[in-house]
Amino acid sequence: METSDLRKAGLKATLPRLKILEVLQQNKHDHLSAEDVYRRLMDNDEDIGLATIYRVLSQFEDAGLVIRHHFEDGHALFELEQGPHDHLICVKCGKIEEFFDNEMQQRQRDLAQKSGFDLSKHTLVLYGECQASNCENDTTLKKDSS
Amino acid sequence: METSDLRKAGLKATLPRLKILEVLQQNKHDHLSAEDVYRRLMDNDEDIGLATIYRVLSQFEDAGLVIRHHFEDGHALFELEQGPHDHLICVKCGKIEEFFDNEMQQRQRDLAQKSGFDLSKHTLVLYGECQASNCENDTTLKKDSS
DNA sequence: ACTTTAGATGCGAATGATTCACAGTCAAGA
DNA sequence: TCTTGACTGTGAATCATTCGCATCTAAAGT
Ligand SMILES: [Mn+2]
Ligand SMILES: [Mn+2]
Ligand SMILES: [Zn+2]
Ligand SMILES: [Zn+2]
Repeated sequence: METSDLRKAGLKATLPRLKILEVLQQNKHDHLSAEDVYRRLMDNDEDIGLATIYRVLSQFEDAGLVIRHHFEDGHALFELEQGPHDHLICVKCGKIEEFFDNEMQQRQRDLAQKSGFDLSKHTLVLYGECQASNCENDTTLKKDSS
Repeated sequence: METSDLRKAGLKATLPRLKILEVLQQNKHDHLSAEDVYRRLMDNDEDIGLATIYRVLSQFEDAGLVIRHHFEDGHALFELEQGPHDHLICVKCGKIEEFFDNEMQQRQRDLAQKSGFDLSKHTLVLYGECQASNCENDTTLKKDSS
């Protein structure tokens, strides 16, 4: 039970919060929308209001437990905080891959400093076509219809 | 007159499109929302519908004349295409600064390749506090109210 | 210049993600 | 167990962005 994680973050350990946290942990390297979280809970017969999901995700973000992203379409995607890393997104199938490059991080720090910025966070996303055999089979979103 | 720029992009050279393009050119290194563009046109007594602004900006984006960004708040900001560059954003005053670092770009290409991605574009944003004297005086958006 | 017509525009309505308001609940400390 | 401030579910409200459609207009003939 990670009731402690919540208390540590200054949040009451309520059932909705625990369930939401659980979903995020079960999808460690995914990037879920509030709706995604909502659906997974529904599928599990956990009746939690969508507004609560949004509220709790924001609280988790403030507490540093969760990271909020705004990739291409501007909609929010969330993931459990797991230390610094960046993303590669396939523009055809939507797959999101994670990576970490120390040299890159270092250079970012240098550049920020050179510009007189006290760096607090950063966002690097590389877009391109992946070479997965199941690419184009749509992993997440899709633009075209036909 | 940049009527030719539009024709070249396969777009009819209409008055609204020319006016919108003009606004973007007059704000070369800014990052404007559709509303921003709209207001500047209104201030200039150019009556162009907001829906048209959105449509035209999307067309410009498709034509490669304009870049669409989704920084922190998920809302769209546009800027004239001016070649690859990245952004530094002050989390206190909202100022957006641009920079270009060749070594960084190179490393991004390498990383994408290493992951088997055919890189098509990328997004790097560094967030931090700037050291401008007029910082905190709010350049654009603001979170707190008080 | 005049006509034609595929595209463009402007307006208001519709959408969809996210947030609000508020009445009812519940966690946690006394 | 009692108390109470924090939390939740519901539905309404927001707000950026997109649609639908009747009305224009650029640009390619004639
Ligand atoms: Mn991630
Ligand atoms: Mn820029
Ligand atoms: Zn792919
Ligand atoms: Zn600043």
